[in-house]
This record gives sequence, C-alpha cells and structure tokens, in this order.
Amino acid sequence: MHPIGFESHDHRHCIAEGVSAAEARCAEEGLQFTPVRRRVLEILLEQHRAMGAYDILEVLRAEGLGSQPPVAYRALDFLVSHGFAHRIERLNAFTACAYPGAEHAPAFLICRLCRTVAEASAAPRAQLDKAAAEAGFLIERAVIEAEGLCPDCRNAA
Amino acid sequence: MHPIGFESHDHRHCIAEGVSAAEARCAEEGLQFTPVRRRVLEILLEQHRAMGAYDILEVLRAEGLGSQPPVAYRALDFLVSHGFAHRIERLNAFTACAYPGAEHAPAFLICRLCRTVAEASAAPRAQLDKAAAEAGFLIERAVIEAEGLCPDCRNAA
DNA sequence: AGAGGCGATGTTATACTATATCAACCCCGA
DNA sequence: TCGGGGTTGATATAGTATAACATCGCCTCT
Repeated sequence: MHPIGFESHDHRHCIAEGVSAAEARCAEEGLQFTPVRRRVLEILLEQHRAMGAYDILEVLRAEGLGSQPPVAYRALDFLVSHGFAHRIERLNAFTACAYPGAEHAPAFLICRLCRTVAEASAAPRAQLDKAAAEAGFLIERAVIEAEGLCPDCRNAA
Repeated sequence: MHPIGFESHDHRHCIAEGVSAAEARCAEEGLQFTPVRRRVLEILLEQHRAMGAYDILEVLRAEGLGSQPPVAYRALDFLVSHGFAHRIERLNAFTACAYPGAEHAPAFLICRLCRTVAEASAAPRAQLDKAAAEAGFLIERAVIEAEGLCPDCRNAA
C-alpha cells in the first residue's frame, strides 16, 4: 500500500470522508459519535499532522467544547481505540487515521520539520512478526515510527 | 540476528560485559565514563527490563549518587546517545543495549507483564526503508517496538 | 411515572515525565 | 595562573496524562 500523506490532495474531501466514515461506523456499531468526538476528529483531519492533546484542548476550549484535559484525552482515547485516529508514541501526539475503516497495523513516517505524518500500511510488519515468532513472543500491538524529512522539507533544505 | 533477552543466561556475565564494553569505548573515544553514568548502566543491565527515569533516580538517590531528575536524565542521555542504552518510546522508559558496540537500528519486543525487553536487530528495517524510499521520505531515526507477551508470561497465562 | 443502569461529560486535583537555567566544580592544556 | 570545556548540583517549571467523584441524559424495565 502506498503511504498517504505527502501528496497534495483535496483536503476538504479528506475531512469530509474521514468524518463520514467514522459516523457510519459508529452508527453500525452503536457507538456515540458525540460533538466533542466529532470535533476532535475534524481537528485532526484538518491538520494532517501530529497534534498534542493540549493543542487540541486549546481549540476545544476556544470553541466552548470543554476546557479540562480529560475532555481531550477521552475523545482521543475513543478515536484511537476505534481506529479513527492513531497515537504517535515518539511525539506523544495524535493523528487522524488515513485509512478509516481498514484493519491495519500502521507504520508512520513523521517529518521532524513540518510534523506531517504519512501512514504506510502493513508491509513493515512482516519481518517483525518473523523475529517475534522465532523468539516465542506474542505481539499484541506494534509501534513502527520513522522520523526524518518529508519530500517537501527535504527539497527546501 | 536472534533476539536477545528472553533466554535464561548468566546475568553476572552480561552486566560485566556491558559495563566493560562501555568502559572500553569511552576510553577509545575520550568520553567520560563517570560514576553516575556507570552506575546507571549497571542498574539497567541488572534488570534487563525497561525502567523509567524516576525508577533509576530512586536507586541513585538511595545510594547518594544524586537526587534530582536532571541527574538521571543526563546519564540516560549520555548512554542513549552513545549507544549503550536505548529509549523505549512506548513506555517512556529505558533499557540497556543488548549489542553494545554494534551499530544498529534495533527493534524491541516488550512484555507487558514483566516489562522484559528483548532486542531484535535490524531485519524489520528493510520494509520500512522501502516504504520510505517510495514516498521520497528520508529516515533519520526509526522506532520499532512490539508489545505483547514474552514466552514465560505466555506460558504462565 | 418511577427506579435503575449505562455511558458521556464536568470538574478538581494530582501523578508522571522531562527540561531550562544558572551556579559550582574539576581537570587539562595554553 | 588563567581560561575553557564538560560534568554535576540545585531550583524551578514545563509538558503529558490520569484518578476520582459528581452530574446529566437517555434508555429500559416494571
């Protein structure tokens, strides 16, 4: 699968699609897609970048949607645990999922200059699974994150 | 390369070896292997587990080697930046390097029960490098961390 | 209608992780 | 002897995350 995130694209479209995919899946599964949760997903989709929980909280606060950390963390937990967003461990930050709806164990390419995050899907997992199997280790969750320069920042530098 | 960390092994030996490898390399490169740095490396080697900076600080404090957070963080920064230890992003924690001296971009297998960390070397990088190259992305640093159950905890459960 | 359960939200407080800053010290070489 | 680089000591503060408990709205069962 080709990594998503660095190509130029119609941004309105990807926000709308992300939100409606989430909406549809919540309806299917009886999950509550509440205003805060929806808004947090929109914020993440608007940026296509990794954002800290407190960055998001700032936006929510400005819009009167909540002003205390748990508000942001709860919404993010919801989005992450249902696959609408991902946590980037390396940055203690969050980003919208680029493949909403697809089961996947993503790998991320994170630009250290512009903080854009691209999501390359499952391929890099294969070798890791192999190494784990040899060791008798059972993988429950894998974090694969590469930090460096995206094509644009590379050219600019 | 076979992951190191879950097999039973002579632990005294691996502490001694880790410390003397670090000592040798510091001597070679004119780095100062000070008492705090040495002790922090020993602590990490003694455990073979991921330890938080404040866990380490507690030990240092009990031994009169320093009592404020920067003491632990500075020693850890030194060890990590010279390849004697690794940072585990997923846990905000640290572990001694299992291949002291070798250049490597490690992948970790982290047991969520006993916090033991095994280090599988470079293989999983290949696919990631490939995905990055296709996207025109320049990788400077990669984090590959799998969380799950080690063979022992798997059997116990 | 009332009782109870459930999940979401509001709010306060606090825990955990990490770094900025500046002073003091030590060793070494000019 | 002086100065510089690197290490350590110490204080303060920044940044990230969660515990705990009260409240509310909604749905259901009776």
